[in-house]
Amino acid sequence: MTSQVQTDFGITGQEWEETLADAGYRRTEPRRAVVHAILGQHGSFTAEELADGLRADGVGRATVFRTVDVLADLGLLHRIHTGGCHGYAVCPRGHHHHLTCSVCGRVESVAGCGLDEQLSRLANTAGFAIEDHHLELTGRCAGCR
Amino acid sequence: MTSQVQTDFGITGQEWEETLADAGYRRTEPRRAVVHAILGQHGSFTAEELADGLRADGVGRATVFRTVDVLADLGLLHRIHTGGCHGYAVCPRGHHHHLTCSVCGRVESVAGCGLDEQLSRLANTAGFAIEDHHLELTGRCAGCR
DNA sequence: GTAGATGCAAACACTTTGCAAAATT
DNA sequence: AATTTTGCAAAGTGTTTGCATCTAC
Repeated sequence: MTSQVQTDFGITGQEWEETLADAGYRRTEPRRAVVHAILGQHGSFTAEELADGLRADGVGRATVFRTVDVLADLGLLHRIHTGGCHGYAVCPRGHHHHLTCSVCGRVESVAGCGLDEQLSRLANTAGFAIEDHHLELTGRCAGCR
Repeated sequence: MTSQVQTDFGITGQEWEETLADAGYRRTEPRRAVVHAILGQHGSFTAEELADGLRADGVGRATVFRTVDVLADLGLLHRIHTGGCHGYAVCPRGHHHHLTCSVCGRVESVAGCGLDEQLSRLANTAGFAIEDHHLELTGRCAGCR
């Protein structure tokens, strides 16, 4: 019997392996270990944390970083905002969001998003009470279109 | 004549200085230099970049990091997601967003946000053509309420 | 057998901290 | 004069890279 670790979303390790294989990556023991460790996580996590946990299993630090990177590229993981980020953008006062131009890198902002109500509805389906939201838009600015 | 650097949002360096002063911070030359450098930026930027640019002016690296941090705390700057972040979260397939519980740290996700249309409208006011959006919600999950 | 993947260690990049000197109030 | 702030240098984190070895295909 193969252990069937899966996430809260019901995705299994096997599906991950297949996705990796389909993308031309090999099925290796270390990668399997990384995937396994990730599926055992609940909240968000960092590559470092995973690496620390996998050191005992003989999986190298670099391998964890490389694997996590591949998984994120394949869309199996999202890189999320955890407060320790490096980028900053100038802010107008009040609630607003940033629009980053994918061509020139310019950042603009829009106020009055009017999404609160909609977001609350969205979150309700998961039983969540929203305290804050963070939205970042990417696209092409007026000048770069 | 005092130079009147300002952002695309029309915020002037003087306003920033006042905000700092109001919060009990002193008006110092290095801080002024940092603010000035920031207002000259267009896209997003990192503390490192600023520090590099200000080294020639004799502003220390640590000062830049400390100042940027203060500015972000005061809401004058946002810390934004620029791809070099440390956190990851498992992803279901398809378009979705993450809900991070501020109490237990658990990350859930909701699919079918249905925001595209609304976001396009929002971005239109700025002449932006949206390519992608990234939304992160913070709140209390069902179990932690 | 070949090309990709691994682990290690060293290099690298980014950020924070301790502290004496300097500047602001 | 009191206290904050600064710059420097050193320490601390987190991440990537080079390379010989190993492994999946």
